[in-house]
Amino acid sequence: MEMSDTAKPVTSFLIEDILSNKDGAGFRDKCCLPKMERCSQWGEDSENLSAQGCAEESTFGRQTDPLDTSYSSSSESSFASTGKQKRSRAAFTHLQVLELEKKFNHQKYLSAPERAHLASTLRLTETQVKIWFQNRRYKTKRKQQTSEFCKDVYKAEGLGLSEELVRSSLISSFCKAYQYRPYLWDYSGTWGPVLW
DNA sequence: ACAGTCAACGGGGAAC
DNA sequence: GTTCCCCGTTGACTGT
Repeated sequence: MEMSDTAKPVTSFLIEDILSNKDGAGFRDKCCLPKMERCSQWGEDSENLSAQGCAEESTFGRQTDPLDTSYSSSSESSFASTGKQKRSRAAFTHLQVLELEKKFNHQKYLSAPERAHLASTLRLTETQVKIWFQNRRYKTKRKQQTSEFCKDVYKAEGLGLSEELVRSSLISSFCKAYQYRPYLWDYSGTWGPVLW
């Protein structure tokens, strides 16, 4: 898989900010609750299509009718003009995320029946639940690895190594290991961002 | 305009 | 062949 031009730089803010002892408050502020209010149409994939409205509403209910696509005006226009469907990303409701998080805190992996049950309870598709758990596990893992990384920094500084040396060695190993690491902060199962 | 978030995608591998 | 996983990336979206 090739690295695209738009791919995020290697932890540009992470390295700079961690190594400069920034407290991270600004980042934490950005990682609270799902922000998106809209969910646009996503074409031929029937599973995704079926998920459109349900990710957004009903049991945990928000503003839209599952069948109402009027909220996706931008997607529609792009579809009309290009003939190609724009990719869409559902925004799960707070309560959906809350339930998913609760389940995840209890168990990191779901069996098929459990997944089906959770999906129907939350009015999501099984695929959405599956992907959510996949992403969540990966996110947790990255969080853990980043945490280890910071411990190393702390340790190395504690040993009185020169800051320059610490920076260069850690940056190079870090860059090697992770090309892209957007997640620095996590909910950790509670509502309100928590520093890892 | 840019950086950050996150659901979704896609490749590759393992298990069956 | 199918299904699931991890991993990295994509692209729509938001906040500044």
